[in-house]
Amino acid sequence: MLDPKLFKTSPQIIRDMLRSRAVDFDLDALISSDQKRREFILKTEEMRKKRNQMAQEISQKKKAGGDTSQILAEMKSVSSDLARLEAEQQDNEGIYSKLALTIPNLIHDSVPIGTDEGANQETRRWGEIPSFDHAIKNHIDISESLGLIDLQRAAKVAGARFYYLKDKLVMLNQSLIRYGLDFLSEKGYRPVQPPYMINRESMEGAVIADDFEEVIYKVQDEDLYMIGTSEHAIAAMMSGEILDGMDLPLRYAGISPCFRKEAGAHGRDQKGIFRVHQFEKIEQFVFSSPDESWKEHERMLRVSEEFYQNLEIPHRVMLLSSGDMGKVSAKTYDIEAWMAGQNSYREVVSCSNCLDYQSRRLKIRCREKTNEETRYVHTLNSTLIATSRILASIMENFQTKDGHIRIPGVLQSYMGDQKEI
RNA sequence: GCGGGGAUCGCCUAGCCUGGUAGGGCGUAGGAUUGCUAAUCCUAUGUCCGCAAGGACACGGGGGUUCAAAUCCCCCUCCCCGCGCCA
Repeated sequence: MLDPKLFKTSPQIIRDMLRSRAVDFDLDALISSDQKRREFILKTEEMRKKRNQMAQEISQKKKAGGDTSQILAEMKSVSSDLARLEAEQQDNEGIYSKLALTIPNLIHDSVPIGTDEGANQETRRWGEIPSFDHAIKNHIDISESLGLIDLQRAAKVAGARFYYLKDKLVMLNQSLIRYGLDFLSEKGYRPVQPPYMINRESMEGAVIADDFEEVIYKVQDEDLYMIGTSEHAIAAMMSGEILDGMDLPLRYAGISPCFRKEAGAHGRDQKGIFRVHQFEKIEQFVFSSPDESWKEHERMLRVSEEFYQNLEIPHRVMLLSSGDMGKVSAKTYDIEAWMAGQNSYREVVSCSNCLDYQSRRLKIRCREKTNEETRYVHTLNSTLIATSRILASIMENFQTKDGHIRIPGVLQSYMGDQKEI
């Protein structure tokens, strides 16, 4: 949610943002419903004032033992007029809030303007692309020949884009998770394992309603939704609260499975475990003071970069263009890891500053002293590990001539000093 | 799942029976007083609209009764105690 003041004071900024994102949005309807909303507030408040005054009069007359029949009749009509006006107000409020909750976030000045990923900018690269003196296999061939993933039976049991992980790959997955949590703990993040299902109100704090259909699984007959990432549950964790500014930044290392419909992804990454309905993710999530969030954003990116360096996975950092960013983000970096089997860099990390967009929806504020004005906190999130993608990347980049997988050095101690699968 | 008790401003709490402007304490800020500090006293301290004056809203959420609801009625959520069931 944007600051409603902007609808009145700076519609041009919003118009520019919509054009930059190439998003179709009826801004005029939003502005006019916002205008009406303000008018309704003025009118109904005036009537309530009158009603309150009369109520007091009635109270006093009754105490004095006077006749109240006339003023009671008057009060009755004021109350019913007010009820009618309030109903109209509610209709407008419905229109307004639907629009206000779907308008995307503002865009930071440093974001390249463009309609799609073609306008993304490469920020930097790390690592040598591995060269092989044998035919390069993709992660599907490697894992199937080693019996580490069973896609066919997963399709039978759950459908496309599911998988059974098996044997040492299960252990490698757990090792990655454990290493990731240790890594973030050392950097001062508090590990959090959130609820994997959350209610609609909480989900709407982190996700725009339009995106529900494409991404989020709903639990039948319950007000519960499967989280698409721990970001959703961690953002909502502080909803309605006023945080002590002295405690900020609050840095969390979220760990949870992630459930995604991938409804718009027909045909893309159809095979393997690169794009799946379920995976585990370790997420950096930060509640920041509004003054520090840009610093915090760069910091989070560096943390994720360091992690991929430690794993010895070649990667590049991409600054996403206005058209390629998510709607809640004001600026997003992706880290793309090298995938030898695909001979390309592929997204494994998304690191975003959402400013006060989520915190306005969730009413998460902060202040340093109790008599200070409250301000909305800024929320930021960045992937550390999305397990299925990082597993695919390790399998492809660390494949050996005889079809095995070398284990990255930092994970070996977690694998009982095993060096190869 | 059953029975009982709860949810009020950042924190704690009064008011609910008997409907009529939500009061107090802590914390915090400013001021007064005072060698300094502490203590004491005064003022401010939820959200929204407004340049302001001012006003409205706010008692877990949603309905209802009423001229008027923190207060009465109904539904829901969560927390606590006891019982039941259970990995």
